[in-house]
Amino acid sequence: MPHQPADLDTVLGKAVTILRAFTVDDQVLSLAELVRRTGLPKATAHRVAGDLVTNRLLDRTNLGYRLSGGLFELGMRASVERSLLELAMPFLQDLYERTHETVHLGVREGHDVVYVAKIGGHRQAKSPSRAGGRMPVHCTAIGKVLLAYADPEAQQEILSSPLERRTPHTIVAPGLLERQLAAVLENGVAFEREESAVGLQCIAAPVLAEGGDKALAAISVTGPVGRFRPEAHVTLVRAAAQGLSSLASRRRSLSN
Amino acid sequence: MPHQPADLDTVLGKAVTILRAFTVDDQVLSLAELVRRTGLPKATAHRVAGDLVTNRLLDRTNLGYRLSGGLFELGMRASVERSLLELAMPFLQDLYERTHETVHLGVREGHDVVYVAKIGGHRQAKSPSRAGGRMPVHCTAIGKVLLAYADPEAQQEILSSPLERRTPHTIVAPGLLERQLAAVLENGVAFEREESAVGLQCIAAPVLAEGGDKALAAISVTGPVGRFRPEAHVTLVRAAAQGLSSLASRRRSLSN
DNA sequence: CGTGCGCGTCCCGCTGACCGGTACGGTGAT
DNA sequence: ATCACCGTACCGGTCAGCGGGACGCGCACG
Repeated sequence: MPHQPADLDTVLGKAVTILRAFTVDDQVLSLAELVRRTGLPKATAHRVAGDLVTNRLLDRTNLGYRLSGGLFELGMRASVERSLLELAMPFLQDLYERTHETVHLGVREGHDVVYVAKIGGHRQAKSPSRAGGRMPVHCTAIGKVLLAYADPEAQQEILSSPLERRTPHTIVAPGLLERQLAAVLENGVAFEREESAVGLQCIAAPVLAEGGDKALAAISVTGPVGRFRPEAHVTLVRAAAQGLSSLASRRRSLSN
Repeated sequence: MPHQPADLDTVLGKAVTILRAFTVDDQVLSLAELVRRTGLPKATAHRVAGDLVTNRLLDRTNLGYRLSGGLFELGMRASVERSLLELAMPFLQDLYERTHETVHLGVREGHDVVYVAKIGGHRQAKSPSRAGGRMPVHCTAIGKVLLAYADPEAQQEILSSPLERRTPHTIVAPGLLERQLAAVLENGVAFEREESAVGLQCIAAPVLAEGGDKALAAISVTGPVGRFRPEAHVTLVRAAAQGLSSLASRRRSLSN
């Protein structure tokens, strides 16, 4: 299950439930829609949403509510993602400049990868990923990398739960996936060939923590089948990821 | 006043007060520090912070609390900033690639500009700006652009309040600033010469809304005095901003 | 080796903030 | 005209939230 319940018996719980009712691609939600998604009584939703507006977490428009700029500010202060992003940006830029394909930076959160950054040009392959968005680990190059370097128990937990099929090429057999993970550890890179979206291929490499055994994040390059050959970028992606790894080790700000 | 009070008589108010107690550059705050900054009773802060942790807005570390990845995710869903960012990214990339200097995208929020994106390479001029961070409008190129294209009343409101001095070059005379704003409207670009930080110069252009009279955002290029001459990039910055303007007009998603 | 300070945590009785069923006015489709 | 659905407002009951206070800890002092 992606989003665990969140306590509806507390004000705060209701508030975050409302906030999380927004998905990456809703611009604005009406009160009625909010009620539908959250299951809160209408009067309650109305009041809490109002409170969220006064606290500048929501904006009120004539069409309904939407997540406010204040929330954006707050989110950008999240230390881990932010410092990661700041350290990574130069490497991501390099990578983009040399490939001119879409470049991702992602971290793992449970069964999903969360994209911390996505950069691309006008001609970018349109992929389902979005900055701040999620994708299942098992069908993305970044996800496979992160899974390969994850604690064995987390890895097993994911391998033993059903693997959602996204395209005809999605790997849904745990055994096959496990073999790929072993290969990832060996090569230091992971590939993805139309497993999350048809027409898209991807290559990713890990950003390793100090010891070199755990992955903080992963960097990937994505492109359309045809002009894009993932194998061609092994060295580049690996170099970027390693560069970031050593930089991140020097400025230790991971903890936890 | 930058941060208005936020109601401390409501759970939600306390919660956001705690969240906003984090500034861009604190990684982690202890409970005691939180109490100091928020003015909440210790027991209360402790409880609310705990609730925030259960709701995944804060992380608990052995050193204290920090803003969680869940908050980052949420913030990235803020519709305005996000769609702006996605539309803008290709233009920002172009700009970076042609200048190899730090590129900013910012919007105005009251007396401040909030940076929605900041991209740069390894050799970037280190500026005080940060993605998700704030700077006063009057001492930044982006700010001056946004101010020049703001509603007259908002403009007057800012011009008639004290202008904080950041460097010896910061413009603190309202009259002088006002004359610059007129020039901005005429040229379609604004300059900043060591007014926010010594050794830094900057040039910015507006991303205009459909009518062409209001600015949604602004794009800037920043570099160090010496190798960087703002005038050299007038055409480039203006082109990027105009490109984004017309793209944003086509996909209308501004509203409000 | 006390002693004191600042820290995080827990307890517990009081109370007002929160709750949500209910009702009302507006708006658009049928 | 009728109805369905929306956003908003009211209001009395009650329990979640409140915060003063106490406790145990680790650390830096004299």
